[in-house]
Amino acid sequence: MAARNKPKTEPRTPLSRDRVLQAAVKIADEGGIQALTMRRLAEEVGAEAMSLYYHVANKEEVLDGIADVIVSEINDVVGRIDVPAKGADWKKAVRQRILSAREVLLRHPWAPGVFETRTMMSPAVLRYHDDLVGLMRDGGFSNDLCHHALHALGSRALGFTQELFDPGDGAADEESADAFEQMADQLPHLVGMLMEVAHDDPDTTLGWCDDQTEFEFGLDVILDGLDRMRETA
Amino acid sequence: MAARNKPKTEPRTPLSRDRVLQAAVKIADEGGIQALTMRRLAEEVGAEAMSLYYHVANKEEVLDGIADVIVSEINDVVGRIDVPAKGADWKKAVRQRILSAREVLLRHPWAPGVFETRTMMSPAVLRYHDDLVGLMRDGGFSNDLCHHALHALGSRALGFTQELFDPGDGAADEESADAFEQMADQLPHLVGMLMEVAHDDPDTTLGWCDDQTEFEFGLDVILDGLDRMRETA
DNA sequence: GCCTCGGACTTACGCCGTACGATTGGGCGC
DNA sequence: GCGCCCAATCGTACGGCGTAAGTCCGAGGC
Repeated sequence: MAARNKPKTEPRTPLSRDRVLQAAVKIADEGGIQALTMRRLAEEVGAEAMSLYYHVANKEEVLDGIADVIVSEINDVVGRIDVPAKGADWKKAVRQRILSAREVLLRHPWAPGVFETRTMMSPAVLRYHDDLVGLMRDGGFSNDLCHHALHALGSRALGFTQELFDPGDGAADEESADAFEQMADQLPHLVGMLMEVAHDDPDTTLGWCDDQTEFEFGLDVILDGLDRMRETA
Repeated sequence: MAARNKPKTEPRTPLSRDRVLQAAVKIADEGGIQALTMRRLAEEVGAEAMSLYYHVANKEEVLDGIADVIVSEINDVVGRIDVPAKGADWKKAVRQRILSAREVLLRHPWAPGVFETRTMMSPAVLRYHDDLVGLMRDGGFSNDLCHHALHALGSRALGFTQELFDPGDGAADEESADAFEQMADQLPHLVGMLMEVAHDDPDTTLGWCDDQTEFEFGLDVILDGLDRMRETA
């Protein structure tokens, strides 16, 4: 045929999972999450849609991937914050971390929505929360209070509310126990906290917590705070 | 032909916007929001997909509609709560209202996700918040504090976070001013609050508020509350 | 030179929302 | 009774989606 492939031109930087995810973030940043389709993504990296599937299993994995990219970006940013003096000003440290996270999220407005649709917590999310717990423990929080605090901060900590997920999908017990052993050195604060919380309340079998209780805890923190402002106004 | 339409059988309760929306809620309740497609919806009401379009403009309108159905259900439930004694126990009243709303939302776990994708606030949502402001004003809140309070409650008030919307889509000024006049009798507390807040800070031209400030306000309420718990522990 | 096989591409399928036009059936003037 | 109208419904079709399955090409080992 006349228009045969040119023999040795077309350098064509090769695809890779990483290049795919970077392109996906770019598309979502520019056109919103609904602009991110496999065909559009292929176009962005200069390939055909089906070629993507060699590097990612399916679109869900792309979404998992870009969520992880953003949380990693957040971890990078908050990791550059100077380590706080231990002790009383935990609040300043946590505040700064959360506001920095928000700053990143404002650059990727689609991200919270994607977080909400992820079923599994990524290592990056766990790491972010582990750091947060570390700060609070240094500030004198009990493990129990840390736990409540994470729930109370909720959407404010990472720009999304978890709540309302299928409670039946947690990994089986012995399996997740193994995973915990392995994570313990990477996520010491988080694992320590969960172990203690789970120990205190054996009902919540590593899986999760009483959402109603946590919702009310967070609600009361806010209502009490508002009440105090009303009185001193 | 042999199998001609039977002359007078098939009673076939007629379609209506209302029947369509009820069916849509049922589908979402049973199979999640991703189960709600126009074809599935048509099947549920015993018609063809295209017949739906006589009663709703498009799928967006279906989503608007079912969001409104749920918020109306919430308004019904909280409306049945006995009117609170004016004065100091605003907190009990607000708390009960919010927990009741949550109860409804737990029966429709897909609803918060749909709320987040709606661009316009429905009358039902406005009504819900108007009532909330009314309770707080009776409890001694300034309009300004009410306003901060709504932001601080955020997702907890109706199970979703607004935040992060296109700031450029608010109705034009003279138009929304007219709308306000008309709403004033239906939503006295809310309109009063917004008028005062807008008056104090002319920058926010009826459109909206400084999200960063409101985010920090809510964050500090929580952090201060946690700090107090840490001290008294 | 041949073979293997990783990596990219092509085709095709079954969903989705919905534009457009045809069809139906019941109410109403005559 | 008859014809007409118009609201309500349906059939067909289009483009876009995610992706299963098969194909093609070129570099590296033998």
